[in-house]
Amino acid sequence: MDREAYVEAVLRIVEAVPPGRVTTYGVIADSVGVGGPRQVGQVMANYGGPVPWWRVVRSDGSLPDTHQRSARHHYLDEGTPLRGGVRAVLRVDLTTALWTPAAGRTGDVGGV
DNA sequence: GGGTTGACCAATG
DNA sequence: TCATTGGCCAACC
Repeated sequence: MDREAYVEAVLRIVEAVPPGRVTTYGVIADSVGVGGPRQVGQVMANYGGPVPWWRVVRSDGSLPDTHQRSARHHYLDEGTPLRGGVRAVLRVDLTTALWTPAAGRTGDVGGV
């Protein structure tokens, strides 16, 4: 798979994440079926501009140290269930907010 | 061909 | 709950 094709596959999943929900790099990597979580991260770093990157979090619900503050505004705006609070690093309640590509396409196969 | 880097993950103390 | 360690995959120099 070309790099661009991989990028498109990743971005398509990120754009498919509904507001108020989040998904993880691992889930995306697993859904794409190619490469690993780190490749997803690199794609986001280079091409994640035009997509809701704040809906993509790490496996523990935290965000990249570089964008946590920016993402907080989006979470408050979308009503994403947060956890912890001002206590520590901004974190998302994955127990409630976790979304997976498979759960999103209910009956909509989309195709490839 | 080899070493370094990165928006990572899971296990352990 | 937080910090550390090892493993992971691909791109870049």
